[in-house]
Amino acid sequence: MRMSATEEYGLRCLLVLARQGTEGQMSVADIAEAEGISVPYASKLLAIMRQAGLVTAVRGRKGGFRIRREPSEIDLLEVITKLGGPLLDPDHCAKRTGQLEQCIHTDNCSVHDILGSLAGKIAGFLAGTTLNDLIEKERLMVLPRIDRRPSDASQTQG
Amino acid sequence: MRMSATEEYGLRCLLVLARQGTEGQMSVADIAEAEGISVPYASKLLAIMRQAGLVTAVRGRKGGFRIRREPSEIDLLEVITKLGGPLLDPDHCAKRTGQLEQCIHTDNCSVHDILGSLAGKIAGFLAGTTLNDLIEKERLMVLPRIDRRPSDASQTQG
DNA sequence: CAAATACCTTACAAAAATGTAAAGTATTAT
DNA sequence: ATAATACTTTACATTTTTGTAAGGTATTTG
Repeated sequence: MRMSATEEYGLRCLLVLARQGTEGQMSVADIAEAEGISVPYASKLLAIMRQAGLVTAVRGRKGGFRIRREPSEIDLLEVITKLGGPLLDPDHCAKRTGQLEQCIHTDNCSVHDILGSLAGKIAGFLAGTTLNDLIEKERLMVLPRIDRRPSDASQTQG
Repeated sequence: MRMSATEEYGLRCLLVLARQGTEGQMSVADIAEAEGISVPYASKLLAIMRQAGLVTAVRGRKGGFRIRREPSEIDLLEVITKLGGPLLDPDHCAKRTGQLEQCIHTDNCSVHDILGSLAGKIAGFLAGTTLNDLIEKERLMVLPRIDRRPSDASQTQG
């Protein structure tokens, strides 16, 4: 019950673009550097998000990626599910059957039921948080450090 | 962002024992059959839960497993984390660093922050649901089918 | 005490997720 | 046009997770 690597790094790369706004643009190389991951890996994650319609790619010499919609219009549920698939595997019963042909609990199963409730809660939380919320939060976390204005340094020195 | 196979099957096996109560007992073979998984696999999952203190094992010819505490006293957070580890990987920053020595966001990172909030929400939900809740829910799902009491059949027949 | 039963442990095989590499295609600048 | 840049795609190596196999240990029954 954790966030996968694809989901987390994908989200991080998308946040880099989100900080540039819909008009901004960045190359994969720069995005990769910003997040400390390899260029091919960032490239792969961005390709997924491009196919999912989250980002746009511009090819050629002055190419790069940009975010497709306003960061305030993109919630985490969309990002996470597009990167890692649905929270609740749709053909769960077909896969996790042990040695049987089909899940023995298909119709009457409290675990499926509770899994559904849990997925709903998680989805609700993720849907209620946008990329912009993350960026805002980020700003609030950095600001306290640059509280004293540099121009005032001479006054407060003594 | 899904429940792992270990978590789900482990939970299912534990539920089988929970239905027997703290006095009941079942062999791995019977548990495995009840959930439609292989005996060695069920054995492995039960071993994890034994070491985690969720179940007790009785060895020897009349051996088997039993649940260690009342199902109403065991919540899903405990089960899930003991089977699959913490919701938020503790040395996350040490692992997911891309090519760097350490995560570049260690101190200032809105993603970590939001991940923490999410993990908290999930934990809250899981902590609020016990094994007994699942069993109760299960009963309510089956009951409607046996609504008419068999002993009343002669009275309502005409 | 010996045989049968059932848990225990370690090692290993298979599958899925993660991350890397390389060759290809499109665009820009010279 | 040609070279340089940057996205695109496919294939592959690595790691982790999942599931199986086998031999060992403990307890009961005759």
